[in-house]
Amino acid sequence: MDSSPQSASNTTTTTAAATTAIVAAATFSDSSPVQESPFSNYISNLSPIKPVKAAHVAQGFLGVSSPPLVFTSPRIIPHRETSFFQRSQLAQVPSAETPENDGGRNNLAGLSDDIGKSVNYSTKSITDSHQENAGENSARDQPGSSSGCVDEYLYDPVDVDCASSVNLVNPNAKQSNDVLQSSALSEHAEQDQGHSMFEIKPAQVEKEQSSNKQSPIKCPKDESGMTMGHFPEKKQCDVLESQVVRAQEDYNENVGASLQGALDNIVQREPEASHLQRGLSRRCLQFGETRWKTVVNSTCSPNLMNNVTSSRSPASAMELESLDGSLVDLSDSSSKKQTVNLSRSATSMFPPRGNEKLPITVSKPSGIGLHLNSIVNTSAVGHTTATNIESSNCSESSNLVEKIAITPKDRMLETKASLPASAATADSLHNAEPSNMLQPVGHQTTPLNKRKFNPEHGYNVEEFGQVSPAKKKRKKSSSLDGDGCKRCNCKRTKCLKLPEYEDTVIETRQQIESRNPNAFAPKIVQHVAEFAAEDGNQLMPSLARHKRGCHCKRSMCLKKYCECYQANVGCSSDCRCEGCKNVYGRKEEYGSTGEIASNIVRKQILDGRIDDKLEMAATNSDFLHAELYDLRHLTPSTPSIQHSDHGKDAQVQFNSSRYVPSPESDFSILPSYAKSISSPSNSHSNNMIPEKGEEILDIDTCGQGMDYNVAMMDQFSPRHDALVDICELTPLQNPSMTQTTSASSKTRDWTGGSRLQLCPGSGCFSSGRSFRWRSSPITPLTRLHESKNQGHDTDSGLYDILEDDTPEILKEASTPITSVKASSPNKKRVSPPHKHIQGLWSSSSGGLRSGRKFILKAVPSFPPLTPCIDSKDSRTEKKDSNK
DNA sequence: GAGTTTGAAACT
DNA sequence: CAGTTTCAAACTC
Repeated sequence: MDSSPQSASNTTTTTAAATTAIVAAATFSDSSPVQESPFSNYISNLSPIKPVKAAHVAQGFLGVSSPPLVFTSPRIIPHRETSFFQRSQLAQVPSAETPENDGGRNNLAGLSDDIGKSVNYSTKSITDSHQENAGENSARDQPGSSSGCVDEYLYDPVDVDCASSVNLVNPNAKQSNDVLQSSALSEHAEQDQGHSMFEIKPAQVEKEQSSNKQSPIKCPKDESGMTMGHFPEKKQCDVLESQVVRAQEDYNENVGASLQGALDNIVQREPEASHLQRGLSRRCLQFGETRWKTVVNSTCSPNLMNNVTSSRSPASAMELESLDGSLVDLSDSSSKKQTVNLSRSATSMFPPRGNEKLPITVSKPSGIGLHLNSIVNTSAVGHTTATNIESSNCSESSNLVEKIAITPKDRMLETKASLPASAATADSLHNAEPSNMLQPVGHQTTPLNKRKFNPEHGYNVEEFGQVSPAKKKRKKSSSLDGDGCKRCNCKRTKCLKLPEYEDTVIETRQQIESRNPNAFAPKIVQHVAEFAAEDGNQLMPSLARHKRGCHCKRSMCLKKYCECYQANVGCSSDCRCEGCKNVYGRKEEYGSTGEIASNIVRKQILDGRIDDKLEMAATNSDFLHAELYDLRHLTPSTPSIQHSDHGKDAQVQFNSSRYVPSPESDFSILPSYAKSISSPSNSHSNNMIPEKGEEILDIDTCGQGMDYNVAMMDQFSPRHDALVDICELTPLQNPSMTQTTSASSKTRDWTGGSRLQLCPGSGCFSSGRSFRWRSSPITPLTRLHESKNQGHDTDSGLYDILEDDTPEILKEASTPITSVKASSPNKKRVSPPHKHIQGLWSSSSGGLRSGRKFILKAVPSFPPLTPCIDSKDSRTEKKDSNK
């Protein structure tokens, strides 16, 4: 055909490489896959240059009836690898599909790349090949039909890889081709096994390939899974897959010049991803798919899904695990986020295409180990896709998810400790900004929460995020199997956690529950009611307590032997412990403090001075600051209430106020304002907390915290105003909240009154409050719920919302808002701290911010679930209920 | 990793 | 309800 000059972009190197590749390709039998891509065809049509070789190679393309391939791997150029990588990364056409996936972006990039480069390549290489191999290949090189092009395109990667590595090595083009095909198949298979996000798809792809394809594509990897030495790991396969996707898309004639431009832009934007990035991208893709599954279903073509799946190289166990964690990672990493966005945009750009041939059935990653978690999840009703996926993963991911839902901090810690393999994930978590984390987490949270009640998880305190990170670490190290599922070593007790009993776990649990619905209820219960004000408007700090209390004799409730301590909750009257020194709250303190608090609240109510007090509290700039701070640090993924690092005395003491702080709350409150500010999400902050505890904390809160607050205030100019503003912004404006605030501040007295007093008017109070509000969705919610039930409708409403399927994000956001409101004394309107908040959130928790906004609009007030009850009465009831 | 400590759970 | 035993986790070395 026309060997007209190639586009300027084509470089001589490309030509040379193409030539070489072509030579090899020339030797290919008819079955050899054509290297040309649909784009090339498209381009060829547009451009004066036309494919020289007829489509002699007919390789089946996924979902696309592929006409015989016209071009023998003209583009197979070792040099091309660069482009390849790009493709490989970008390779998967976002075809309409999962925008979330990097693949989408990659695909876009790939498309653009294809358009830009591949065209050149193909045309040029074709030309070259034509020139060189005019005789032999000319017939083949005929401009192939789009399908043919597609096929080629699909195979391009393979071709490239194979050509570059195999073909070059192997003079026998046919063999190389076969190898490529086989490798591709094998890879798909591997992918299927390994990943399983889209198990079906890969298989389908294979099917299609096999059916359509004249020559099966095989990656360098052979059936045995051996990879060609030359090929970068799995990239070849990935490239193939991606190319296939691209080819499909290309085949879809939808891609127009405008698209190309857009694609080009995307491509440009797309930075060259390293392997790691790629892996992340893939993970993200899968993850994204899970999250956006719905979207994908509606809009995305199955191909994309397949692509995503297929694109994923066979994952090693490590990868799988990381993949499991990918959810988190995905959400976390900003880069990932960008990718997602890109993919989304890409998706939007690419309407669903006709490739739907490939039915996409998103199934749980089958490859991922099925464990109790997964089982439970399975049994669980109404899990979101993401949840299912996660649960199915049952590995760290599952655990992570749960823990994440529980406490961001825990999550972080846990991630670090337990997921060395997925260091990236962990890192992302840590580094990830709350916002990022929020979304994914949030999505997952709800389901996770449900999971919490799973027999296995629900039963354990850990599930509530109450387990200290250290414990988690320990457990992971000792109790978690490779999959990350909790596994105890109870070999003599027939522990249901043992995987061996998976089959029986459900049944057993059901049976048990049938007898005792509360059998698997969490051990830690919120005793908020105890302190709840009669009017119910005031939310006393909910106190998490162990249902049955501990019986510690020697540990003085200072070690994990103590369940209360382990759960980061104070001991209550229910405890029979001796010499209780529980930093979270001593047994002795429990009753007295509760009564005191309740009395105070009552008095306030009676006096009707709640508001005044609130104002006073608000007046305290520190207090306000603290509030603000808290808001900022509101963990997107609601932290587990009680989560604290055991062994961190500081936390403990801090908690001594009995407010179980969420990990993040720790941040906000902890001394570490400064610290936390810089890295609010820094998991280390908790760890860093000085063990000395209260004193330090108090000091910090009063001192550093003050300073910090001041600084903050600067940004938020009138401090109060800022708070007020926030409050107003908050959809849940509960007068009660304000009351609550005051109440809480006073309530603190009972808990850690001394400390609070240390910093009178300082953020100490706020901190306490923040704890409560920030408390993990689970516990905190519970608290809120309880207290609110007695109290305000709005509160209860909020609680309900939170408790409901409301995404974590919302919950979280709501929580902070609430707290804010509570803090605002007069509801003065002040210049919004947007700037500051945004800055913080944008950097660390954009999602949260968004979530908050969302909440504002969406959260309605709800009627109290339970009538207001006298604090004492409620208390009694609670105890009973707990017991 | 082995041994000790501890407290929950089960049982009496 | 109290006491005892069993068990596994937590802890120490």
